[in-house]
Amino acid sequence: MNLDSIGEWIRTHYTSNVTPEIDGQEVTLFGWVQEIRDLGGIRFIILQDREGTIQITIPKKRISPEVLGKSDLLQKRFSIAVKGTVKKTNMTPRGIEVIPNEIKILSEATPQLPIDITGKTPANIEARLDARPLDLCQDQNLATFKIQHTTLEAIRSFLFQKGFLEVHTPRIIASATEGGAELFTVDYFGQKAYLAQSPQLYKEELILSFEKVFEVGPFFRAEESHTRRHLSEFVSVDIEEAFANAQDVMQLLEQVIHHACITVKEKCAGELSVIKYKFEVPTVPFKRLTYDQVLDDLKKQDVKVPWGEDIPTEAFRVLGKLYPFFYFITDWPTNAKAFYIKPREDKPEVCEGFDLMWRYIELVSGGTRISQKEQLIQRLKEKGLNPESFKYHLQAFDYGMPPHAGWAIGLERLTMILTGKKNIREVTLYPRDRVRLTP
RNA sequence: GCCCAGGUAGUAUAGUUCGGUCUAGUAUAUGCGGCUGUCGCCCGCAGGACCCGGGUCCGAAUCCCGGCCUGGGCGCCA
Repeated sequence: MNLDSIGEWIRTHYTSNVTPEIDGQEVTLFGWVQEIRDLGGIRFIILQDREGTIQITIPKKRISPEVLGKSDLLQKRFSIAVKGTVKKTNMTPRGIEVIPNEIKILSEATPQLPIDITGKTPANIEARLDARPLDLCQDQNLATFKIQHTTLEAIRSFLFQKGFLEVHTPRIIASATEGGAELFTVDYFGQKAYLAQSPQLYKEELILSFEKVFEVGPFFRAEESHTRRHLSEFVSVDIEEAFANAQDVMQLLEQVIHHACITVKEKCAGELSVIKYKFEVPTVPFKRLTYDQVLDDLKKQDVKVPWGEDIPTEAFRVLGKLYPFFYFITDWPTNAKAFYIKPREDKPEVCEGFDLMWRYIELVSGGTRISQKEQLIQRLKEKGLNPESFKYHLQAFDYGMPPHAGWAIGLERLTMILTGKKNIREVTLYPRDRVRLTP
């Protein structure tokens, strides 16, 4: 087929900007053919762009042969340009349609698409991910990722306003920084290197100079997780703040979450209705439970967790039913948390680490950090880690490391909460998990 | 790593219990034809599938064994 050149055409409106108020105006629209309904004497073409859809109406006897001929060639997913006249009508859901004066075909598409993009025969997540570029054209997915975008925009602007600097730390690192999680190895010019599991150590070092920093970026876990809430590559929203403790950053965190919820609810009303999801903006402050209280609550539900142990998923599911919203868990046993979390001064077996939960999902993890070098070395040893391999990090503690605290939000998990999606891969453009490395 | 479930047209499914009109059904998508107000348009026609390998059997989509792949749960974590 001979494709048309875009020439001098410039988009005048997105589909969403075409309203009954501009009845009679000529508009230039760019987008894709979503659907064609040909009734014989009249043909309806649904044009989709990133903002929505609009109906292009072609009454065959009352339209130029050139336009009719062009419209004969159209198929689903062709990208097209339409110059046409806006017509007010009560025969379409949006109250307008566009009668084309000229149509350009800018690119073709394969006739048999790998998935149904109209939603009549919804494909499984696996088939959808295999055809992800096409899958993302579905309005539900557009809406989901616009919500994610808005969430991040809200968090960023909130943190900027609170005086945080956005930073970027290395993804390629020399040694296994935190212990615990398995890391991916990379060949770094013949030297063994790793993909970072978190920016933890770097952001702590950075508060020495910048005091309040945050970073949004991907991190990597080589765990063979096989659940709906784990990825091998996920986006973390990390903050670290100097001269602050867990209480301070918990307050900041609940404000951030609150602000994100409000913003999404206000700015994404349309997107939320596309995905048919409603949520209530949480009230602050969030409920704060201590680890001991949680164990008590679980005991009453006949779920026994020995003190000192991490809380298993099964127990979290029970807890999530008891507290079906956001809640903090504080005062964890020191040994259940990472080595850099500060033990309480009055009660060292308990630490100043916290988790922010949403139902059974661990959404955020954070705490007051250890700022004394000797104590940090002590904790490293207790965790079976070698202080020698942390010497570059430990040097920061020779240069006046102030008390500090921070946290890390799992962006995809937050998006799940704000969209009601039950599989983390739904809210990840190109998810990486135990079995998926493509596309 | 461990445990459970499952692989049927492009997509989504029925059929598998207890092997036999299954020549594998349906919807949607695709192609062709028809239709002037559709919006999950409608109507007609056509093409299109039993994950791979082995075994049992007169006969396997169906039963057995092995493999591959996928989904889900646990552990670990955000």
